Formats: sequence, structure tokens, C-alpha cells
Amino acid sequence: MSAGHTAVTTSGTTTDEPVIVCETPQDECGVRDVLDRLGDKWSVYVVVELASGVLRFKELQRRIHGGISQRMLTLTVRRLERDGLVKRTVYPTVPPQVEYELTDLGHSLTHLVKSLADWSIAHRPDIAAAREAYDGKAAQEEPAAAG
Amino acid sequence: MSAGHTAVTTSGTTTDEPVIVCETPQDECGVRDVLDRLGDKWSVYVVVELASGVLRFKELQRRIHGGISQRMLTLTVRRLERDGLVKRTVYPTVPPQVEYELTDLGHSLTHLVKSLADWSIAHRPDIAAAREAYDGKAAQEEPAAAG
DNA sequence: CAGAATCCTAACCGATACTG
DNA sequence: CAGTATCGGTTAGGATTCTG
Repeated sequence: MSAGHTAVTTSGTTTDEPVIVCETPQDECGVRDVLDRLGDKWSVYVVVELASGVLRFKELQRRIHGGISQRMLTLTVRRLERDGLVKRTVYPTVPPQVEYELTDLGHSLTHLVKSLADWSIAHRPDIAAAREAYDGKAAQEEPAAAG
Repeated sequence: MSAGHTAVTTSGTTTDEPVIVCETPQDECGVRDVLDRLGDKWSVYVVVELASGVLRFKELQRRIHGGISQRMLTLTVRRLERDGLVKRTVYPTVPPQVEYELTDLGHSLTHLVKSLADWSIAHRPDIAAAREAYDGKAAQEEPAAAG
């Protein structure tokens, strides 16, 4: 897609946040691209684990928090490979040995994931508080319908 | 994503809230938090649209390209509200008017989304190339099954 | 206009069994 | 060890209908 869109700087945003100008119909400035990659349950974890070095399939599976199924690891890692984020090396030994590692592209994503994690960690209390407040208020609202 | 593991703290304190037990030294801890929020199809778009200012329900819906359904917009916006990322203001008029805007927390996420978009835009060609290469190679590998 | 409720499909994902 | 193939449960998400 040629990103030939006009920048409609709507109005003066009072804060210093980046004004996201987006009027591409199908792919909101490409956010969908990366979200599709990060959106599934496991991709990020694979990237994170691979960030520290080369790993074999089984080892990768073991290290992923929460226990990814073999099937999902295969799918995830294949998708990542297809997108050029992960490099897969097969050694024709017996038993077979396959190593996974991040490509440069994959490594560049690591920073982003780190930011994501940082934000998440930093604001987790806020989110938790917001949820509690919301749920509490919602519970008040609810008629509770006793008996 | 599901509310999957109902956090079994080591002390045996079984709480209701999804406490993320994470003893991994890596920064993966907490990534799920934000990914759960951004992982669904629409949250990011809502945040993006709201980044530029206050919007009403219908207007928000119209601006999200690709056409979000009314149902999904409601769900998305509610979740965002619950997490303290979006503020919802109801004006008791006729017809009803509801305005959505980012909270400070939501605005802080905007930076991240921006980074996401930037990365995506910057590396889209790489990803596209990688895919083409991968698919091409995969096609070669395929037996082609001549009849 | 805003949204709640219902129905239904597709995709995601895990468990299992089989292959090389 | 490193997959592939298949089945079934769960969920995401769209379309439609109804209410205030």
C-alpha cells in the first residue's frame, strides 16, 4: 500500500501525545499489520524467549509461560518465520534438531515488546484499580435480584 | 483471551482477580496484560480514533474503517472503559448522547500505539518481502502434483 | 442515537494420534 | 525430537431485532 494519505491535523491537541493521523481505509497506518502478528496468543512470548538467544523447539516450548501446545508453537513459529521475524534452522541429524532464533527484524520488534511490557507493568495498578472501581460501580447498579 | 488461570498464589490465597504470577526474569511479565487489551480486533483502532479527541458512539463507529459492528464497538469501548483507558460520558438528552474520550491512562497508551504503527510502517516492506520469499520457497517445495 | 439481547459462523486453540 | 493431521470445545465477532 502506498501511504499517500493527507495529514488532517484536526485540531490542536492540548497534550503532547502523538497525533495519530490515519485515514487509510483498510489498514490504519499499518497497525493492523503488527497487531495481527502480536495479536495471537503466543507470538509475543516466542519473540520474548527468543530474544535471549537460540532455542530448539522443545526448549522453546518448555520455556513459554503458561504452556503452549505443540501445535500452537508450530503454527506461531511458522507464522513468525514467514514474516521474517524468526529464522528456522534444521539440522539433518538423528534425532532431528531444529533451532529457532530472531532475525534482525525480530530483534527490532523486541524493543517494542519491551515498551509494551514496561507500560503494562507501570500501569497495571492503574488498570487494576480502574477495574475494581468499574466492577464495584457496576455491582451497585445491578439489582442483584435476590430471592 | 480467556481469564484462564485464576492465579494460584504460592501462599494459597485464592483471589478472584487475575493476579499474574510471574517469576520470570524476562520482561514478558505483564505483556499479556496489555496484549489482552490490544489483542482484540478493535481496541487499538478505538484508541487511535479517540486519540484525536472526543467522539460520540456513532461517530466513533463511522470513523473506524473496515466497519466495526455496533456490538463490537460496544464491547470494545466497555472493556476499555473498565480498564480505565476510556471515559464514557452520558448526557441524558433525547435522543441520548454518549461521548467517549481517552483518559490520561489511555493517552499514555497512545505513545505506544504510535510506536507500534511506526514499526509496522517502517518494516512493512521487510515483512512483505519475507512473506513473498517464504511463500515462493514453500511453493517450490510443494510437489505441484502434475496431472 | 445508544445499546442490550439473541443467533449463528468462523477462527482459535488444545488434546490426541500418527509419522520420519 | 520435531513435526503433521484430525477432532472437538471455546471464543471472537457479525447480523439482526428490539428497547428507551
